[in-house]
Amino acid sequence: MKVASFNVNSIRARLQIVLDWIQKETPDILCLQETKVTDDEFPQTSFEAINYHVVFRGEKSYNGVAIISKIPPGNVRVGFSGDESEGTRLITATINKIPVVNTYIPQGVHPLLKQFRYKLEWFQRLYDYFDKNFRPDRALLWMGDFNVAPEPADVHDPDHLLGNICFHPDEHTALQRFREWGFVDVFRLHQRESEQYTFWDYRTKNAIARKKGWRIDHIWATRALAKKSTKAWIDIAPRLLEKPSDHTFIVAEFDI
DNA sequence: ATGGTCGGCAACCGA
Repeated sequence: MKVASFNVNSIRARLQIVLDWIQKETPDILCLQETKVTDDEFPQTSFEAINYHVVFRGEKSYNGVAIISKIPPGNVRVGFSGDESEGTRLITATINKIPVVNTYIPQGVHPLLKQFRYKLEWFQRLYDYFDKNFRPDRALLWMGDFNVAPEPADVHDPDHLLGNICFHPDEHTALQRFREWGFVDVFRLHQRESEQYTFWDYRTKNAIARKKGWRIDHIWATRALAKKSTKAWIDIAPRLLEKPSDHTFIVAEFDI
């Protein structure tokens, strides 16, 4: 089983990139974030035309998540349990009997702003969602744009960036709780090198060449599932260079 | 709480 995640930053702007990537890599599951379209505008038929299923929840201009899969997804849930208000940031579906949670975590803007509190509260709500609805001793996949680089190796200048948004001790504490609950960072399980990034800020010139990146897109799995993972990698697809993109695909394979 | 650039859309936005 091959799974992947990509912050698409507008599904309309990058539909062909995604379709080409799917046809090249044939993932079983692909999670997208920042689709930036309402549900009536989502290009569902484009995915069906290449024999994939897709479930999604979006809104105008901002946010939006989708899960694309070879097998029809079951038990689709949008938002936190009993509350669809965060549905454009959280979608859950069961595929191959494995619950897949796709999140677009609030970015937080700056640690001194109220949006940062909102981000930390969002992590708390997500923790409660996992704790209430899933079990750490069963297979569970959590993928998406977490908007947090977990470790010093995940940013280009950890000493300088510590305390910045997406690399803040409060965010690291939040992520640590998910590890204690039972999640494993599947990419880190297989790749120990630093400078393995999934995001580069558009506003930093020549960011990719200068290695000014962040590893903020993730594939995490419960221990039982992570044990079955065989490899993980970041795919800077050639097309991303033709059509600039601030995020890349992150991919993992499982012996299932 | 820099400034830089995108995507979307007409917000001195959000990332």
